[in-house]
Amino acid sequence: MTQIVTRFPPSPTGYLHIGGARTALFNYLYARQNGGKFILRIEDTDQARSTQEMTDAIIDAMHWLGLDFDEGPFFQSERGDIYNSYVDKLLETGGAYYCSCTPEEVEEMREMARANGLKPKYNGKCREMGLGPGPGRVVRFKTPLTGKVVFDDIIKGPIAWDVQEMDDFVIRRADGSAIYQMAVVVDDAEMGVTHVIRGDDHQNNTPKQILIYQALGFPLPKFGHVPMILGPDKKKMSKRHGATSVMMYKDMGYLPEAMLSYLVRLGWSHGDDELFTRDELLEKFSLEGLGKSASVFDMDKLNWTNSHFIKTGDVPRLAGLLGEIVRSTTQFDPAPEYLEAIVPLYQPRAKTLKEMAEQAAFFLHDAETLPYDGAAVAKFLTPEIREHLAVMASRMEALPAFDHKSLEDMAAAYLEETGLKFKALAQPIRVAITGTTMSPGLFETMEVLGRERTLARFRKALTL
RNA sequence: GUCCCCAUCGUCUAGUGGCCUAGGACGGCGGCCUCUCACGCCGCUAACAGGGGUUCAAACCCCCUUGGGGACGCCA
Repeated sequence: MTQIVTRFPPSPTGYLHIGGARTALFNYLYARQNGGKFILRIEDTDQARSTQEMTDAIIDAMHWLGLDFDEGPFFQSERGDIYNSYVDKLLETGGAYYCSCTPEEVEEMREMARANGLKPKYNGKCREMGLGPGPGRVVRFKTPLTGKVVFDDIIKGPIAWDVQEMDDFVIRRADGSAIYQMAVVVDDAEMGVTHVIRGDDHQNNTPKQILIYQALGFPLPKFGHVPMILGPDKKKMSKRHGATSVMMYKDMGYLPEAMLSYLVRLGWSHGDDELFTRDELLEKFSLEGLGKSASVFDMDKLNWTNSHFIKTGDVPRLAGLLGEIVRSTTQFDPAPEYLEAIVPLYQPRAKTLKEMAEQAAFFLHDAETLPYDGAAVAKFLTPEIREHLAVMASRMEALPAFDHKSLEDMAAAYLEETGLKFKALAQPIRVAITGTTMSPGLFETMEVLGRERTLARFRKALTL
């Protein structure tokens, strides 16, 4: 059995978007679990719109997601001679011909066809003219006049196309460069690609490409067309739906493993399983689980998925990631150990690392810069309560150990003495040490803050 | 316009002729837990687009309609 080879061929005209990432993921998983190869190929034959910057950005995003490729990146822009040698071959064997029609003329033909209620096509005017090369002349593929192209799509099943739906499409521009259809086929064939798993939008290209494969005598790969990802309004995902670029999710505080787990479930399923680690994916992924219909990108579920991976994530790693966000969005540069103490407090609370950074902001301020919620101060730090807080502060100062257990015992003892309910004191203490009415558990929070910070805040609060 | 593809709760989906008075998950709603906010736990909500067939039996098979998407470039 031959080795399975898949590929991901983005064109560097934009960032790696959600849909592309999912397609890449499917290809990556399929190759990996079959001991095959996963190739990255940059489709930059459109020089005008392709940039190095986008190429780098796409590779960065794939790296972030951990979609490592075995070969590449290959650049189509560097392979023009190869494509042309095959165009020449087609020219020699009569599989293609020169055409001298101008774009305007072709457009007229299309208009004409449209006017007659037909599919807009080139009418084959130069097909039998035996033209040679010349300025302004393109090379067109000689599409068979009759017959059907049939292929068995991996995910959609048998698909048949009447060749009459296709015209003699251009395979080489007047400037001598090969066109996409030609480049992909030559590349996929030369690179030994066995499974072409790509977006739905390429489904209509497949018959044309199969024709080229056949004309060139290349063995046919298997094709699989994955449905697209829609925005909440069920329209094609686009800028107006917010974040479409994968790296935007990184910036918003999503974990790559969460993106992977969420993305794979969009259009693929494995029974009732919802969450997958990379290893589980490598074990359980299968082409059979792929669905046929388009799916809507759902932020709520992504958030849920992300919060799961935050809950179960490795603390030092999460702390490192949190630190990056803190440093890039605030003036703080907290010590790694401090962040590692903070993270567990927020693992069950934060949906994203960004959110974690925001909620944990009070840990990073010192007592002087800590913002206090005026309304909360007025409501909870009453004169009577302040007296209790002052007493507690002095007891905390004397505590042998400043951990949550000791703090809780101290508080319990104080409540016992005074006959107060914990509820009466909890929010006031919270406001005193965090400036707000929401935070992780009080004693855990104080332990992480440490004695110095905690006491400084008590003192500060009593002056407000 | 022509061609291609698709169609189960609001969303992601399970389901491949009887196990389905349709299962899970997200969300939403209600409750429990509770020092706040979360987490967690329990419960509820909600779908086979419509119409014809085929069959003893249809969410599953066939046809039509409707709806959605895609493609018809010297873009990829």
